[in-house]
Amino acid sequence: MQTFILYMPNKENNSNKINIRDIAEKTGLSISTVSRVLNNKAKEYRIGKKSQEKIRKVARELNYVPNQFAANLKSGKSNTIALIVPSLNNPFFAEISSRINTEIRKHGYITIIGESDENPEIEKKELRQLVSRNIEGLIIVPCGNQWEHIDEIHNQGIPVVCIDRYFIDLDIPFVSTDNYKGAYMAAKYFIENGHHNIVCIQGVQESNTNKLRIEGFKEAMKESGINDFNIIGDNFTFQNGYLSTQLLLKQKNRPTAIFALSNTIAMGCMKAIKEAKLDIPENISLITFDDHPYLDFLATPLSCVVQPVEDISKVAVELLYTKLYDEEQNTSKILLKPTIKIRNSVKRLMD
Amino acid sequence: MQTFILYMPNKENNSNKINIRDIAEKTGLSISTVSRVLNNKAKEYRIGKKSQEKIRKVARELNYVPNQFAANLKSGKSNTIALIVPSLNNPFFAEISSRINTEIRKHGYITIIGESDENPEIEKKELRQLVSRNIEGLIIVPCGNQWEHIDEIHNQGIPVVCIDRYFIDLDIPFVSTDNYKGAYMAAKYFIENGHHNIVCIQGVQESNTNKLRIEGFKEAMKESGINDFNIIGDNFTFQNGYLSTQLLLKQKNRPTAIFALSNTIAMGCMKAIKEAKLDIPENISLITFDDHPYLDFLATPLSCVVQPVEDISKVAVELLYTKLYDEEQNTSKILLKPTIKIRNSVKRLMD
DNA sequence: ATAATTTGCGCAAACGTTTGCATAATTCAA
DNA sequence: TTGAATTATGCAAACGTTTGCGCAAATTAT
Repeated sequence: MQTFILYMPNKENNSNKINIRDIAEKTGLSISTVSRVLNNKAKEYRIGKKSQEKIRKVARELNYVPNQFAANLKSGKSNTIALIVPSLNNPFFAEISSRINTEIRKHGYITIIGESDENPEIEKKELRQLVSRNIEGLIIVPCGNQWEHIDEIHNQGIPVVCIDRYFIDLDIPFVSTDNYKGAYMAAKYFIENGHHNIVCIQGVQESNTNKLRIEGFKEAMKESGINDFNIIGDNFTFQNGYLSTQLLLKQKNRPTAIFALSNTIAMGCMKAIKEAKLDIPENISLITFDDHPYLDFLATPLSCVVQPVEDISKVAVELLYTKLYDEEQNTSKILLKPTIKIRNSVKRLMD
Repeated sequence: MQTFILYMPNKENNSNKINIRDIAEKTGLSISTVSRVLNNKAKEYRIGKKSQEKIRKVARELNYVPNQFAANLKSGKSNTIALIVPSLNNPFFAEISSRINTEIRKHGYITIIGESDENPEIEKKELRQLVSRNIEGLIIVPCGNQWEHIDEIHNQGIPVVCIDRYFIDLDIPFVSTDNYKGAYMAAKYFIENGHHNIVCIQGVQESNTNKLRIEGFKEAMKESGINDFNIIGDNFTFQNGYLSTQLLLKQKNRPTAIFALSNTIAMGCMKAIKEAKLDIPENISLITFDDHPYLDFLATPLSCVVQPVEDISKVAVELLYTKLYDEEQNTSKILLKPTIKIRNSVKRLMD
């Protein structure tokens, strides 16, 4: 029985992806040489000028795109950084993500952004996913108080940087705003303007940023001899701001000022205040945490504590890179100074 | 000369990453078997129950995480979808990104988000980067009018879906809002409320969404016999809104209504109007394109054209997956209906 | 002319998977 | 009892790179 061997017509068109071998064949050089040239290791390995040019030319002509998966498998380098934030739908985290994303690309790396949706279980799942992609670094806004899975990454020798929220006891570097100071400044500002009856509407109590803000708030109160302040609420949501404020407004002894620990909370406050036919700052004063362009255009432009978002992002990436390159056991814990932006939502009381 | 062979002490601790071979050794089974079990191909390959259990148990104990790079290299599947948007710092795109990101993860894929910053060159660079990561699909909000690099991806057989902006002549599927209709509705609403002197402040003129909005606006005007309308501006920025409005307010024949083609433009308008000590809607009416929670809390709650962001995201992912799985040459071009949300920024004129 | 050095490059073994094709063991049929 | 069918598993070749080592040719030194 005779056997016919079938030749695949134009085999190289079989898969249109050009690889290093195709270039080697076209140039008559070896794949080693091609690899070295294309990785800019030509001088290191003393590849001749003409060979270099030939290789680069052919690579360009064939529109060669290296296969990162193969490269990573061999080299162990994934050129990938993971970023996990609670949600991109929150402008604060969206801005951070955007800045970190572009910053990281400058270094030739790529970012994979995961969202935890404030759910520790999702956070863990994301992290597993990302680890399987051999991430070389992790920047994370942890949600919740669970740190084991994050510490594990850290212990595997993968550089980790926490931003915004952090674990003070762990030796994982972080960069955040001095939340204590920010809240302190806001409270002081109220007091300087003659307010004594001040209420703070907080977010998630377990969150360490929330805790610190509360502490800063309390400290300012105590320093000024005000012992009769109030802290209510339990969530960084619109609902919480809305309901908490409704309750406040019904009180016999209505506060003269509200300190909302987030924009979402502040929006809830505004709605309740508006519905009660009251005015900011005439009837009640308001300061919020975090700035946003729209605050300028509100019925009453809102004064706020502003976090140095740009610096946080920059420093986070820098921190990551010193760990990545220098291998130094850098466990910097950095708190950046907030500022307070005065608009028009606090009334000056003179009694 | 005698040679001493040095044995590396506890070799398995050399790199703490557990791989499939470690599991094979511990279980006494082959790496093939381990691979198949861990990929849920056990029945297909008829792996015995006890072997399956043993493998899964050991994998769990050792905290095995598969190396996606190796898996992809072999299988050609990267489980990665690329998403390119102009900027995460724009709430509209941030929301889309967030939704697409979570939607895609439900399918076991991962998203890499790139930002073009409205710069076609950056867009191209991003795309190259992403292609080298063997992306299996691309969802993109193209910036600019260059489509060659996108079409090339498409021609390589990689499913591509455009969202928001698109190329009508290409056979690349897209999903967007019916921008024409949205603008038409807004204009009609002005007219129904007695406005005749209406100005539209547009964004980037080359952008096809901008073009369509302009057409819808014009159509409504013409239908109502208004031939004396005005279209100014050239950018989706605060500055553009601000400066354009300043000019408008200086005119002898001040318009009674402004249609801003984006939130950023609208914010600029508001600033100029406020500075001129004028009131919305008393002195001038305003409608903006795109909704946002904060619009409720502005000095005057802004009426707007709202795009079905959630549906856009969902449909985009669905489109991508039908192409990914069914291979059908699906080139759906989908326009979703916008709605108009009436707040309080348009005055009823009765003359 | 020979040895030493430098220059230019290729061989082949990884990296951790997946998978087509065996093969071995068991069960079943006749 | 023997062959066929079924069940359970392993071998080894890929996938596209990177890189240590080595070798030949060209150059320089002696």
